[in-house]
Amino acid sequence: MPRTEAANEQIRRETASRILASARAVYARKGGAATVAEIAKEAGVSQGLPYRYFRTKQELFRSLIQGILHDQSESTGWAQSSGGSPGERFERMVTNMVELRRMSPELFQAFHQGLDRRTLPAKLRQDIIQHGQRVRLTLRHLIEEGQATGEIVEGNPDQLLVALLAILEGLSRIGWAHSASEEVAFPEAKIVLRMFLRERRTP
Amino acid sequence: MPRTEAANEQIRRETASRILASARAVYARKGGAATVAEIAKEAGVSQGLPYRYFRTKQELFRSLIQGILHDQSESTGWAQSSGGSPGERFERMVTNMVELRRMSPELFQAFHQGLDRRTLPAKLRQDIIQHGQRVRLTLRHLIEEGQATGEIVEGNPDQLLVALLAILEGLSRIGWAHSASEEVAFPEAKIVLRMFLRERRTP
Amino acid sequence: MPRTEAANEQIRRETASRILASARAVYARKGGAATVAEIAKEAGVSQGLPYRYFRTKQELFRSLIQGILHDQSESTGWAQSSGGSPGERFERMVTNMVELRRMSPELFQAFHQGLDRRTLPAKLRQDIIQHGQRVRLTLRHLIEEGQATGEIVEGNPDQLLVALLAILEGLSRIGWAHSASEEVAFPEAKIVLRMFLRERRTP
Amino acid sequence: MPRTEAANEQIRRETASRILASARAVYARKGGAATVAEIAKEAGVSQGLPYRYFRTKQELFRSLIQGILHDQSESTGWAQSSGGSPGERFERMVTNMVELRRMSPELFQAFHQGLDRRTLPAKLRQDIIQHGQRVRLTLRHLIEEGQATGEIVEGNPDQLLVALLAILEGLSRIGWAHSASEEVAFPEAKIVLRMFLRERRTP
DNA sequence: AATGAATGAGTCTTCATTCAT
DNA sequence: GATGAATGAAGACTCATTCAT
Repeated sequence: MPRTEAANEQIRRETASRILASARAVYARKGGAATVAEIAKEAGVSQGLPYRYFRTKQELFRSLIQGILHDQSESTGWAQSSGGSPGERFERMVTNMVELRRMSPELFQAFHQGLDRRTLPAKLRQDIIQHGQRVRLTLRHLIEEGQATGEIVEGNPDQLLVALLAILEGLSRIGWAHSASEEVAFPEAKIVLRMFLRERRTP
Repeated sequence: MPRTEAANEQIRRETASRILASARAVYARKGGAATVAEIAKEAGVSQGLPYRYFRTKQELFRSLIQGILHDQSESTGWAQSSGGSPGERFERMVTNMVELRRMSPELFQAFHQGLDRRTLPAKLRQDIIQHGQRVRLTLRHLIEEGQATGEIVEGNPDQLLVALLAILEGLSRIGWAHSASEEVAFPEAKIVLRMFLRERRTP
Repeated sequence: MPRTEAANEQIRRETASRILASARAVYARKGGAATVAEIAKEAGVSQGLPYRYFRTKQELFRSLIQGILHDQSESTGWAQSSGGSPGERFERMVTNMVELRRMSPELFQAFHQGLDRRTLPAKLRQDIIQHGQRVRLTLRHLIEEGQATGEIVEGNPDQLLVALLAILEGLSRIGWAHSASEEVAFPEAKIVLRMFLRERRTP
Repeated sequence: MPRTEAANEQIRRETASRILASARAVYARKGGAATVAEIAKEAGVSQGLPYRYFRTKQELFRSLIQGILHDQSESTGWAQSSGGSPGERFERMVTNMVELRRMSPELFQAFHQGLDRRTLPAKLRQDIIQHGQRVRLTLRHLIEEGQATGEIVEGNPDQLLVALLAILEGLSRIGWAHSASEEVAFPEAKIVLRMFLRERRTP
């Protein structure tokens, strides 16, 4: 008796995510030098199997990245939509992003590592740029609003934005680089926020 | 009649730096995916020539990185040795490092890109770790001194250090990623410094 | 449905020996100039396949040589262990070695051809030297014993030994050099033995 | 004032033989793996110079081999032409050839090493075959004559010939293989001759 | 006549991808 | 759905050969 359709579907889903998880780990470890063979081995499947789930290695990588983008979007959206003053929303978003990087450095590492290759498929490149654009716009907007309400420091909002993006990217990498060997003093969000928020003087 | 000894040395020096410069550009662009063929092509020499100057591709890469480390050391040493209070020295060093990244993002990009490969030759890895250690120790020291004099904000000095390193790394990457296509609002050093320096109230 | 474990092992064994056999032929023909591409072609497989069986070309070569050493050891051991007077054992061993060279000149040719390269991996060099040493010691011993019993001619046993080794090596080469084109009058063992054995006078 | 024609000629001759001597040494050492660069270095000249004297590497090699063939011919001719019974002439020739190999193993080694490559230029191959043929014919003839006079042992003269050639080739190689490291007990000619000459009973 | 920097074809090796089972 | 043997294109590296000086 053949497996039911549903059971098959279930197996497919599970195998696919096992492969993706393995890919994430290997990309984080090896960057562009990740090989399909190693991904398969780490996932405990045969060399050929990934090709039943992803047409090519690039497709597998694309899927990996889009999962990350999707997670980020969700988390960003939530922080954004949950009310409060611009400064509060900014604070929540930044805290959120810093925490994400503290918790899963390997996820962001996979992301950045993979992006190194300048040979990204056009479609993926597009997605990433779009996603980054969305995040940047949201943050940029919050910064300006926050400056208007006096919650955020003055200064060129574009430069502030870039400084924020820079530290976020830096934290992704540093978190990972050390996570394996030594304990790293991952900074608390409030240290980062100090760059942006005005001193609140409690009388 | 053969060339004079001096003429040959001159040629060799020039060719070597043409190859190194080309390597820097290609590594910045392609990261670990840089090929010797492309480096050679960009330098306008044959595929085989780099091997008369550097025994292997890794050796070429090592030479590239060590040049960067050397430049950085010099510049850091200068900022450090030129007197003033801890806070002033810290300010000078950070400003210096930020400016370096604004001026030659492609240099630091080559640096980080290449480091992604987890397959660095042991010797080079050692040098890099040592260099990083030296920089970290210096900064860490300044932070503590600055906290003592009240010039630098309070908080776990290790976390402050990591935040600083993170933003420096992030600026390297971001500077590059955008430099080619769009104009990016590279943040001024004082934005970064705000994370660390206490508000100086002018009466 | 995947192949059974046993079927795979079978395939691997067969492919490995097809590659080794091809390597033997090509080394015999080309010596150090043998290329992996040609070995693969002669074995009827793709260029890359040998690397799934032998890590490097050297490893493939090593495997080839060790097979030969192993065969030789077996055959030598047998000749040695099967009793009789020293002269008889010596006669059997030499006959055996001459016959081996008549039967498979291409095997010994591969052996010598490959050894020409002065760039042998240390481990292999070691094995070969050890093996040669063993053979030499055995023969040397037999020569001295044979001289004691009066079966073997007098004279410096070391010189006798070298003369024997020389003719064996020479036969390997000559057998091969001609086997392809002309019929060669491969000498019978007794011609060689005449160098060493005393005339037995039948009354 | 330009050099005189004669002086130039002199220089050319000397340089050419320095290169040839170096080539002989390097071929003996490295076999087919000998490189022009190494030959030039050992000769103390620039990489390009050999090409002013020999059109190609093969041409250089050909010249090397032909020198060896020429030397051998001379020496063989002398041994042959100097009178005596067939057995005596045979004895002289063999002694001569053995001694040559004892004295200059590296010369014969270069010869054999180079021949490994089955990619010999047709012309050279021809020369070598012809030369070998000449030597073989001479020896073959002497063997038959010696058998007729009862000086040389009975048996298939072709097989005797091959045995002789084999030991000569073997001695070339063995002489060299050991000459560098250990003292080898190079056999005296009379040991070799025992294969061929009848016992002479002195009453 | 001599030099050595430069070239580029050829070789080893890796790895994404296919396919018979 | 899964396996792993096999393929072949691409990249690192070597070395015979050329050429400006």
